[in-house]
Amino acid sequence: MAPMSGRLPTTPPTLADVAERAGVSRQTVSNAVNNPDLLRADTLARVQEAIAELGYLPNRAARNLRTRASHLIGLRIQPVLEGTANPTMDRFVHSLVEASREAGYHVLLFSGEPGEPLSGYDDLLRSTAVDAFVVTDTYLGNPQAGWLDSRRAPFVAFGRPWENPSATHAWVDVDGAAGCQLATDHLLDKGHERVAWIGWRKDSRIGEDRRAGWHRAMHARGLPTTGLASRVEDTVVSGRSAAGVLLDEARPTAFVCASDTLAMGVLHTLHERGLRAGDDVAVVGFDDSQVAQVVRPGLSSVRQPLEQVAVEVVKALEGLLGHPRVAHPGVLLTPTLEVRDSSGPDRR
Amino acid sequence: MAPMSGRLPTTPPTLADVAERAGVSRQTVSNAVNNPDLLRADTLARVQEAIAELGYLPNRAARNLRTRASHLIGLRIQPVLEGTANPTMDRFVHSLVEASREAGYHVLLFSGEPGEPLSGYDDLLRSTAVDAFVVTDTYLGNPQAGWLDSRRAPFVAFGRPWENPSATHAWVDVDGAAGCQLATDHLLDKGHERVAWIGWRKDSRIGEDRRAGWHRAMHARGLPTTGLASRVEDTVVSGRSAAGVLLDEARPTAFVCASDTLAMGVLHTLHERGLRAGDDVAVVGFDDSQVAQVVRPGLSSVRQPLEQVAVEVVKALEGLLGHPRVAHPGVLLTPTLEVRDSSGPDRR
DNA sequence: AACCCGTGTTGGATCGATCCATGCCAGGAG
DNA sequence: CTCCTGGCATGGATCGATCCAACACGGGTT
Repeated sequence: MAPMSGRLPTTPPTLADVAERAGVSRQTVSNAVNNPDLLRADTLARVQEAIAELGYLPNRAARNLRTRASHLIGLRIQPVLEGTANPTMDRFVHSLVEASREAGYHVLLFSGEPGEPLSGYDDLLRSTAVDAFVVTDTYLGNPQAGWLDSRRAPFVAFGRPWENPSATHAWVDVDGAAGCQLATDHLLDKGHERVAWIGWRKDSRIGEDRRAGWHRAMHARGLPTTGLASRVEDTVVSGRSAAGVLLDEARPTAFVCASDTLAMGVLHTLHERGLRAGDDVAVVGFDDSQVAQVVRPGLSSVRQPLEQVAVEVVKALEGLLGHPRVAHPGVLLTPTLEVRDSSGPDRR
Repeated sequence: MAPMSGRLPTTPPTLADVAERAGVSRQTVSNAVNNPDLLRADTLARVQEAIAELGYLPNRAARNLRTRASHLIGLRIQPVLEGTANPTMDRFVHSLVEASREAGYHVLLFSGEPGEPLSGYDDLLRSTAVDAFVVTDTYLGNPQAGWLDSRRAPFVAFGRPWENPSATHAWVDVDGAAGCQLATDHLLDKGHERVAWIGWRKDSRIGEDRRAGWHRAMHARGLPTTGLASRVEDTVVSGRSAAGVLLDEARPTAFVCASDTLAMGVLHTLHERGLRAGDDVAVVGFDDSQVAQVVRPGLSSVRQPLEQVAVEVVKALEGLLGHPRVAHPGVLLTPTLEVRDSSGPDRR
């Protein structure tokens, strides 16, 4: 039986189909798609017409095979932590998808074995499934960066190389210290003098960075900080008890917290003690979570510019994939402060 | 100049490399990977050893090209709505990634033009970038399902085909009515008799479905519902004012809400009026958002079994891609109730 | 000894887009 | 009139894994 010359309607048209229809060769069609300026104007128009008529789009797999590029960016996502207010990663994912789209990339999500920070990366890399990675969990001790570097795998980190300041890989981060300084200054400007800090345990570099911003702001005005700081786990109950201890022992009139989760704990304590958040004691959180936006009173919070982060990450990726030799410097962005009622009124 | 016979260390090994090393042909290696039982045990062991030594993994692009499958599932994500408590989609994404991984698939995220529900789908489909789609926003009038169906594109919907009950595509959904009935019964069991409903506008099929659960529970105990229901937009302020009106006019002792966002509005109103949530008036929300988990008092909420949804979705996808002829029935899952302090004590 | 058969193995063709070297042609210079 | 050159178009090879048809071989049968 002779093979069908026609094509089943379910099979998408190929480059050869377009070429036949336009009366040119395959390469001409390829040029029309990838290097339009190589073609004479009338030929280009003819080919483009054929492309439009057939609804042609290059087959991804074939293109990927030939060009050794997938136009996919791999992003490993963490399991959701219940009971915390932290939606940072999800907001970042959205922003990254958007920024990638504009650069012609798609985001491939993957997950790995919970305990194994490297699992998942290796397979995707060896099977050439993605062009590059975006690494987000650099605070966990960050084995990915070094490992990917040693494999010469292109990647950009959202997060500074805390452990290894001499690292040469591209990174983008948000200046947590500046954010907390902003928050603390905001409260000091309102007339507070005893502003307490509730942050994370000392082994968290991010936590120490944020704390430094609070510390810097207090010192800049010559205010004492001793006894006003607490470092706990990132849970609501930890924040609540830390706030209780601080209120008893240091009588602060305001709190700056390393996360909205901790700030919620503070709000709980204030409520228990009949203190009005905002009016009696001011509170500022970090991350501008949805919780901060809908709770009562509205929780002032430091907001990371994740949209900008995503744009910078993609910019770095493009540089990386386009000009692999060029070293990409780190980018540090400044967060903003979302002021809500928990900041309270001016006290002067 | 003679070409290098060796391979640069950065280039991953190919099937031919493995074959040479193991002293067999390429096809034998392919069989070792895809149909191991076709090989004699000792040959298989030899090939597997070579695979392990070289760290070989099949090139994705080449395999995709030949088999016409990408092992990617496309998922379009919506822009984040600020000011609401709704993390359902993000939780679902996590679950889907996890479930897909176990089935050998990865999730490709994409976004489209805000106003255009179909943008993005077409390109991915025509370029054969994904094997199938997961459609999530079926409540928006749902043009995707019909469109994808007409293109014979494999997809599974998270959400019932409300507009078109005779649709034949695969879908998975959560029984919102059952969830709200559960919530209402929970309150009725505690001794409440005047349980109010705050839901979404009438054109939301999901909202009407959830409302039906409340209505059913009330009727089952012969309790009146007139004057006890309100339908508003899904925002905190709408929930707050709706709660105010209901308290004034119908004197409910409990509220069931179509979302945690609305429930937060109710909590605001209670606080303003000096009523204690839980003790004076009970409140139950929907979605078990992070807000519900960290707010004070803890907000009881209906929780969708998104992990199960993802598993069922992937199961349906596997059926779809493996046996395209077999019609897949819809799957309806039952949510659970997370009881927290806003439910209040028993009243009997 | 000729034949059959099932188990495993082999080289070649294929998927579709892109790279490469060659070839064609019109127009300008000698 | 011939030669040369630049601008485009052309067929063939290539990326790497898989599908296909053919075949080598040892053991059992007539």
